[in-house]
Amino acid sequence: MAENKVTFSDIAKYTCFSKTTISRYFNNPESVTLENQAKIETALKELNYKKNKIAKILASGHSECIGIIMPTLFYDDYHSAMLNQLLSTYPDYGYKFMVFTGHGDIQTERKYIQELLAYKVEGLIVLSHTMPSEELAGYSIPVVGIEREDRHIHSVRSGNYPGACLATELLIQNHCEKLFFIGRDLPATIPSHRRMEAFEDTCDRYQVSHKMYLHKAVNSYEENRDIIMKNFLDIEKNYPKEKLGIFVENDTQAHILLNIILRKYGKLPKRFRIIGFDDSPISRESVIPTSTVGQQIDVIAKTALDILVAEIAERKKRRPNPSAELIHQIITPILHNRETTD
Amino acid sequence: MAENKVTFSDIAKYTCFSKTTISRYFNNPESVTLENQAKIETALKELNYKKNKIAKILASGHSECIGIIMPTLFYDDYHSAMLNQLLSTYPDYGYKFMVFTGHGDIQTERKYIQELLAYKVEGLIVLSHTMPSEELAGYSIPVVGIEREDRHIHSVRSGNYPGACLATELLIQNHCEKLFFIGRDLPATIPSHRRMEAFEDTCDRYQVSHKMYLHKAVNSYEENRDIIMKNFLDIEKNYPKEKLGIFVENDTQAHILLNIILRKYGKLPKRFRIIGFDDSPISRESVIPTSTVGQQIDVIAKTALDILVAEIAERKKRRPNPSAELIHQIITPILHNRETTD
DNA sequence: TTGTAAGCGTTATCAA
DNA sequence: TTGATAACGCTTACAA
Repeated sequence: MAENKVTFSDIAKYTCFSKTTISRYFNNPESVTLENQAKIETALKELNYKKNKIAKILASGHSECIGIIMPTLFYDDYHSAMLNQLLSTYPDYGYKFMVFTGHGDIQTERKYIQELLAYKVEGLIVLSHTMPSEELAGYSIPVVGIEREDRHIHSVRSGNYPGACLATELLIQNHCEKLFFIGRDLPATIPSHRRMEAFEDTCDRYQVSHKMYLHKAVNSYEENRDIIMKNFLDIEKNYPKEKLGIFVENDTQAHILLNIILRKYGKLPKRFRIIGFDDSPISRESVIPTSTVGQQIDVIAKTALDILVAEIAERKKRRPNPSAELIHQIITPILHNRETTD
Repeated sequence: MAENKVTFSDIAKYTCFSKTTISRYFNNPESVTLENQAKIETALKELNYKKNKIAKILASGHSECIGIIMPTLFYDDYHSAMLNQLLSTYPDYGYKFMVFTGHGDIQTERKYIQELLAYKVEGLIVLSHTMPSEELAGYSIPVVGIEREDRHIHSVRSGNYPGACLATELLIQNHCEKLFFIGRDLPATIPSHRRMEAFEDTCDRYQVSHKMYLHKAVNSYEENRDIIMKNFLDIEKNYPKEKLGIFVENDTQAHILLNIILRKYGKLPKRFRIIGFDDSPISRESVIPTSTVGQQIDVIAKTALDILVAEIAERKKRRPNPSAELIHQIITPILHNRETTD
């Protein structure tokens, strides 16, 4: 009952087969007589056999495990949802997941990866921004990045640029006279930087007057609120009459802006139009459901696994031909026109 | 570069020691001369040795891995935060985590646990409510439950009862004439059921008139909103003048109630006082920062690991004496008096 | 303090 | 279709 110590040897003895045949029963059942399959099957039940994957991994080299590196604080809607989606792929792909959360420190993250490698994970999904993709590419296993710098690794991202174009165009169609972008001042290597670029390009294309409010990335709600509060006061002071369209880099921050306005006016005045990005739950669950551009998190997660699993399979072949070309899959975002736009 | 295949044998040859000594260098360094430690150290670097935990686990039986079973949808603040905290214990305890998300199906969850056992995880942390603790207790490894039914396993929970007493008392101190409880109609085995009990008991103790609104558990924001909307309309209709105190079972639902009121009034009228439970981020990040009772998620996570790790250590001893007594640790919650109460 | 040798429970390579 | 045997890379008595 307590400690199960039934091994292939025991099953072999019990059934008068060899260990090899027992192994075949699991890995290559077709190569075993139906009759003998049945015998083994009952033996497994009789002896209450439990698999030992560790032995299997040591012998075969395949762990059926994937490592995930989450970013510093994944205590936010987007990353939680993504992790959830990644874990949910288990029934489809059979890969188990070992999960680490980085803390922004590259040394530590390196150690995490060494651990993962020591456990013989077959691939890595990296959401943290800490390590340059060049270093990630140097490890001996396939790596897929999600919404991160990806010059040297495969990656999946949402279409930040086209999505941000859609958002900006919606504000323009809403007849906003002046457009604003509020967001973090991100390095150009991070995919969401393109939201900013798309905003500027679209404004230029439609020749709409616009202004950028960029701030440094902060981690707490309070710090974010203080920053966005300043931005909003500045906007109100300088444009007291015009119809204004504000594109906020992500829903978390859009939610903060909305709250600031609601606290002041008790409602969202018609002259302010707001759109966020990500389709985070909070965008639907705000007092005023907020317009946003939807990342298809489920599709992103599934695509990341598709790429990783394919790459893993490729390397298992006799003459592996690891895709020389890096794959940078872009997932089309979806515009959600809700109550903060017309 | 590509495939590292350096083993203890290689190091042993290179240093003219035996594999045993190499093993000792890692697991019992004191038993190796400082001089020889240095020799081995350089050899490791020269040959670029990488650990292989799988071989170690097979030989030693210890995986340094813990399995986590998350509930159906952990796409909610509370469980995301908890998972984050659990994963963050790695630097302190050294245990790695394999994570599964259940989908409410007991068969599937059983399979997940078999997988975990096949990987020789040394312990289990269970947040999902799917499997009865009796079955969980039947597995050969230590199990700690978090905020779940725990009759046959160790567990950590927040003090739902005392916390809910604090919340109810605050509403009473706010001179609310009539008190309401809005929440899910949970089975008595689930710890948060006690929030409801505490509410009723406290109302009785202070002889305050009160009413319960219990609904079935639903998963979407929209369904929740419809239910709470009905509750609120009922409350307003029947008590148009009195000062009312509403204790909502958790912050997610409290946030929904607050939004309903804000949409209607543009502010939170003084005659409505609201308090939630959990200290979810959303409670601080609502338009009106919402009063709540704080679960100390970090403490809960750390305590769960303390218990599990102690139990694992106990079983490694020669004459294990697994605590006959089940540990049910209760973590004191903290009252956060914010803007939705006086 | 160090070494020898027998595991740990599978898979993989031959051969039958 | 099946079996014997050698890996896989480390730990752990038991010796020295």
